[in-house]
Amino acid sequence: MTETAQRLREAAFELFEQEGYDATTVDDIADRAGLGRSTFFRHFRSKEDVIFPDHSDVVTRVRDRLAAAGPADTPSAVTDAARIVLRRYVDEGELARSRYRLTRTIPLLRAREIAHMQQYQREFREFVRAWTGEPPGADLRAELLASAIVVAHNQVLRRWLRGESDSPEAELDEAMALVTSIHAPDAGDTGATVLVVRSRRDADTVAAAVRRALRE
Amino acid sequence: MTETAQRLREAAFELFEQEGYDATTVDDIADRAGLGRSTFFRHFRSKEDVIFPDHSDVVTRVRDRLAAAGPADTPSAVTDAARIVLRRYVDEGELARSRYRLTRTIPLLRAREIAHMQQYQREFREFVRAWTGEPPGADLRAELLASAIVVAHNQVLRRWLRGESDSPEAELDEAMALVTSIHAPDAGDTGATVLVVRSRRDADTVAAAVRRALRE
DNA sequence: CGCTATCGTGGTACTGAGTACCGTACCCGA
DNA sequence: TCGGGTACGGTACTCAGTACCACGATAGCG
Repeated sequence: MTETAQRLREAAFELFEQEGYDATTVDDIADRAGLGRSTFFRHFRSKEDVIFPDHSDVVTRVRDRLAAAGPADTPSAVTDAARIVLRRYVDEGELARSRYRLTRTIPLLRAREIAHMQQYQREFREFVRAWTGEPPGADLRAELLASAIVVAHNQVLRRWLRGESDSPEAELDEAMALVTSIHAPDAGDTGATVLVVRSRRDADTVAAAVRRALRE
Repeated sequence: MTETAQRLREAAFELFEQEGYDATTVDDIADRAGLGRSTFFRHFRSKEDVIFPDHSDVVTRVRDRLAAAGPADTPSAVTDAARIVLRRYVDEGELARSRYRLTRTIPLLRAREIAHMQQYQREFREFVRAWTGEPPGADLRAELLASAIVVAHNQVLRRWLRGESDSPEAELDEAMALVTSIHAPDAGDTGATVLVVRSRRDADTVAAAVRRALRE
């Protein structure tokens, strides 16, 4: 982010807050930054682009973190990767909150924001897919887990953006723990065993039999 | 959908397929339909709008189906509601497939499509939220379940759009069964018993004990 | 020191989406 | 036959986005 681009971005956010997104023209932004219209489009491909940061480096870092995961530390790799994304937003501070106010009200921008998140979801999905080894197209479980990760992250992020959370990273840990416990029950709660038993007998009978067996 | 709007829509899809989305102007579409440019914008608010059907009635039907659900038939209500959406696409036939080819290649349209799905996700989320009675903002479980429903639906829909599925409704049933079993393990699979056993012994020992006990 | 290549910038002119507004034809009931 | 509503067509405008060119500063090289 060069000095010039920074000037343009600040001018844009000020005007968007004061006048509204639609009422602000690119000319207005350039004028306020003391620059020409051409210069704006040299630094940002569109009027929307000035709002959203370049996520490509974050996507790369997420991919790298996931690729570095060994067979044993899958949940921690996922949590770490989600934390990278979360931190990116939190580090932006008020800028992220201002963007949130815009995306909440302008449908066009909301769609764009969602599209960004889909990029992350794609990374998680490919990771989970490689992990489970299922073929593309029929791997609903991978899709579900990947979307659950992103949904959990977004929920924590939104709470922070609305100022409802002071320690988003701790909340992220909780949220990711819930997600992993839902999608891989055996992985949570060390010392617990989950058994799926097909039987014609009712649950109480089975439970009693198990307790009796464990007392042997 | 009036006769005029139908003519415009058909002309638009023909041109989008032949010339590409970006290369086709609204003038081209109107000319091909033998109508004026003003007429196009009277029937569709934007160039994108001609691609997407009006989902508001489907959203309403989904909401109504969910609202009509009794306390006992939650999973079937969710499945029914998802089926309403799926059927809407399937009934469109080749039109839906043509739209899919466009949304796959044009990022702008893809974002728009996803935004549409968010509408449905919202309905499911509110339904689940009312069901669980959790407060807004802290109800991660509701968000997760709602997104899982939509993801499952979309996966089935995409398979049909790509011609990989002959009986999408049956696949939807399977997918929704998986989702509900993940999010409410006790509810799936009649005749199965799920036991959570805390024990210092390893899983194999426990399993062996259970099998032995059930043979009694 | 002067010449040139390069890069960031500003300006101009264009295409195309979307809006506002007006004129007109047609249909339909009074 | 006469209003009045409705759907269409045309014109003119704003603004996003693209293409292109011209200018100035700076840096490297002879």
